[in-house]
Amino acid sequence: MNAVTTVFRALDDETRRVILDELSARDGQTLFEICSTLSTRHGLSSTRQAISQHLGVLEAAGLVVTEKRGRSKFHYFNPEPLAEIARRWPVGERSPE
Amino acid sequence: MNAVTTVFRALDDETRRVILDELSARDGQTLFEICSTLSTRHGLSSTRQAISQHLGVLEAAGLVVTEKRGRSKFHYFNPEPLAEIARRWPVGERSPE
DNA sequence: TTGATAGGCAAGCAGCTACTTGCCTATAGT
DNA sequence: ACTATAGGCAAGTAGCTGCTTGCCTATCAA
Repeated sequence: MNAVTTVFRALDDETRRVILDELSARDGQTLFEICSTLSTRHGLSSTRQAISQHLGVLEAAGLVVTEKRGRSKFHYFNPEPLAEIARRWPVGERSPE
Repeated sequence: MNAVTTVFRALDDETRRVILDELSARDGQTLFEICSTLSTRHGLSSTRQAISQHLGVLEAAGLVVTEKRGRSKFHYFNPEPLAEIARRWPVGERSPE
């Protein structure tokens, strides 16, 4: 599938946007940490599998990169795909170059 | 529905992104003009109704604003919703403020 | 080795999306 | 008035999404 499509499709879901917000606030969280922070700090009651699938979508879009150590998998926010979008439709207001 | 969601959902479709590209290149086109440029310059063979619905999605997201004169309706690209997104996840590299 | 922890895989289901089809309204020209 | 042009409305359908459910693998601690 088109790479740009995967980025926008990943971001069209509120839960996934909250996950990105969470990771950009506290990077390197594991799946269970994300599950817990989502329910306690954001009032989202999703199952672990649902969150795992959301993370998969974000990772496929390149918005999240992961690192596996032992039995844990750490998730990091990667803003690069957003930068490409910003370059495609520059937002006027102030010129980027 | 969430305003941010409508923006991303509008942009997760390649045809709609091409429409936006077209409008940002040549603003103020009518539905039939867009249909024709999409098929001749972008090789997309969508029906008029399909394009009309795509434009409806883009308009609902605020990415396209329209002006009706006579029996024609002119479409204009509005980058403002993209600016809001850029403000939500600033793209590092250079600080926006 | 046994049990607990961290996470993955895959099938199934409900709801949504994109597209088509057919018909309708409104404006413009003659 | 009649016809053509520009566009809208609505129903139906195929395919995709998000979520759940149930079970499986892998690592760590005792």
